[in-house]
Order: sequence, then C-alpha cells, then structure tokens
Amino acid sequence: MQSDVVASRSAEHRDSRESKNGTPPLDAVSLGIIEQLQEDGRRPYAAIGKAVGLSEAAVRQRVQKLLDQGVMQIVAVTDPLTVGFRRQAMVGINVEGDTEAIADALTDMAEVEYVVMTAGSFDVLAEIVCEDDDHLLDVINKRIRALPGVRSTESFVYLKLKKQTYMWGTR
Amino acid sequence: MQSDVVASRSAEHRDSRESKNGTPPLDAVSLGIIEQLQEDGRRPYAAIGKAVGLSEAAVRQRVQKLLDQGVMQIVAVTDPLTVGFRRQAMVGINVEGDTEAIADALTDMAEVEYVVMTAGSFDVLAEIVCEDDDHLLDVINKRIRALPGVRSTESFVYLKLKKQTYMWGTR
DNA sequence: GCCACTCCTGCGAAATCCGCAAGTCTCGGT
DNA sequence: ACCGAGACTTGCGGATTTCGCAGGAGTGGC
Repeated sequence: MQSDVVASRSAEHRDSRESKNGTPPLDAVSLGIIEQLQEDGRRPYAAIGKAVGLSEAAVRQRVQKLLDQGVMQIVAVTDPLTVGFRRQAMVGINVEGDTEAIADALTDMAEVEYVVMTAGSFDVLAEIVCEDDDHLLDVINKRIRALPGVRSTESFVYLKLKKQTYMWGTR
Repeated sequence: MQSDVVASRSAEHRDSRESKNGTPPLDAVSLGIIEQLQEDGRRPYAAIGKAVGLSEAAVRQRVQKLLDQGVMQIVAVTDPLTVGFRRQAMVGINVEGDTEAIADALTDMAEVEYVVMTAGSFDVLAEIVCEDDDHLLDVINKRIRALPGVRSTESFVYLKLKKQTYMWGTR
C-alpha cells in the first residue's frame, strides 16, 4: 500500500520534473479525477470513471492513493464566520534567521490554518482563525511575536470573506 | 427547493445575532456534522448520525441543506503546486471608492481563488493561482491594476506552502 | 384551539462501495 | 531478446450506503 510511490512514475514520459518532495507528477487521468472531486467531493466513483474514461474500481484505487499520498484531501470547507469564529486575520511576518523554522513553529499552532513562505516585503504569511478579539490578540502578541527570530508582524483583520473556491484544475 | 431561505429563520430563538447575510446561526448538531465532514468528506451519513445522535435520514437532510445554503461545501483540496500551478501570490490591494465593487470584480476572475476584505494597510487581499510567471504577471498588471478604483497593489509570490488545513471546529 | 411549518424517524428499493482474483502492460535485469 | 516483477486495470459478487417517500412529533402564529 506504500511501495507504489516508487513505481507510479511509469508510463508517463510527458512530465519531466517532480513538483515537490518526491511526489510524482500527476497524469492527466488523476487530474481529471481531482477535477471531478473538486466539483463534488461525494461524487460516486462510477460517475467519475465515466467522466475520465476509467472503470469504477480503477478510480477507487487512484482516489485512495491520492489520499494516502496526501496529494489531495476530501473535506468540508466553510466560511469560518458562519461557524462561530468571528475573528480572523492574515499576518505578515518578517524573520531574521531561519525562515523555515518560524514557518514550522506557526504550523504547529492550532489557530493557524494557513502558512506560506513568500517573496516580497513579508517572509511568511499566516492566516489565523479565532473565536474573538481576545483570542486573536493573544495569538498574535503572545505567541507569534514571542517566537525567536520574528522581527516584526503586520496584521490584516478580516472584515468579510468574499470568495473561497477550490476549483483550480477546473478551468 | 429554494423558498426555504426565507422560511428557515423561524424556530431559532436561542441565538440572537445572525452571522452574515440572513443565514441563521448553526446549532450544535450541525456543528458536529460539519466537524465530522471536515475529518472525512466522504464519511457515510449513518456514521455521522451515530456520532452526533441523529438518524441517517436526518443527517442527510441537514447536510443537503447546509450545501444548498452555501454554509459548507464538500470538495477535494490539493496543494496547487502538486497539480501543476507553479505560480501563486497573495496580492494586497488599496482601493479608492467602493471597496466591495473591487472585491466583486476580483471574485469574477477565474485565477482568483480567495478574496477577503480586510482592515489594515490593505483594503482587499486576493490569492492568485496561475500556471506560470507570464500568466501571473498578466493577471496582476493587466487585469487587477486595470480595475477602476484600484489605487495600488503589492504582491507576495508564494515560495512554499507549509500548511493548509480546514479543521476549524475540530479542536 | 387550530393551522402551517419544520424537523425527525422508519423503511424498502436502487445504487454504491469494497475486497478479491485474474488478465494486461511496461520496465528493468540478465 | 527474453523473462520476471510490479503496477494498473477489469469484472464480479456481497455488504453497505444512499435515496425518496410517508407519517408523526414539536413549535410558533393567528
């Protein structure tokens, strides 16, 4: 169930470079499967198979592998404001020293939902999801700014979420 | 199938304020359902019902309503880098005039996956997902900066995505 | 007190999921 | 060039799940 990582780079010679940490690039069929599941995460395997030209069992195995490899995850996503988390913010962080270490530390925080290393006037962007102002303040001032190597931060409190899609590949 | 939007504000008197545009706040049971589906978007309704103390049919109806209302969506999410979109960026935008109009215009762009209005030194944050540098440059310079009312923009090109979860409610 | 509305439950039929065994193909070694 | 290994694919039952529908319980409005 795990040795396939090595082998699945077979019959695909149109894609030269790997995209990240050893995960093989995806072929057109897997892309199609992902596309189907981005439209509806609960779509039956048989319907997906019909769309991408595969049998139901084949789709099932591919989906399972994609999930196991961590290439995709099938989840419910919500607007946090609707679910009771009333304070969110994007925090831009400047780091001196090991940027990746800071990013890892942020990753370990439960309130941090999104961490990305960037080029530009911030080294790291982190999205924070909290229940109220006190909680948000605590995370930013007590926890993030306390990390060794954090030079400065700038916060952007969310006022309104306008769009949130996961449709890349579907266009 | 659509008139329920008007009617569904009834039997809820335990929660005073609405979270956004008329959508009623969620009760503990719906929260529990969402939590289950955030762990696994394909979890069977019967299993969810056992976890939250409801029948299979009741869970099914609630899930359907949550989807119809747009409170949640069940989708496959991926790391865009793995799927062939090699250039992403967060763009901070300053607006003069109608901020919401700009946000709506951004929402209509296919390459824009995430739009949020913020307080702070940017009025709007938008996440862009593109295939390559040319594509990204085109979107930022030709399309976003061309919008009437956009005063200035600042881009943060993604170098590495470190964390991406959808587990709020599950902690 | 009655009506309108929502929500939950129970059940049978249809569809789907899941594991298994065998066939096909490509790649790599000899 | 042959041969074996590994992975992908296919087809097929049985268990599970999904789906639609009808009935009952609880609640607010008139």
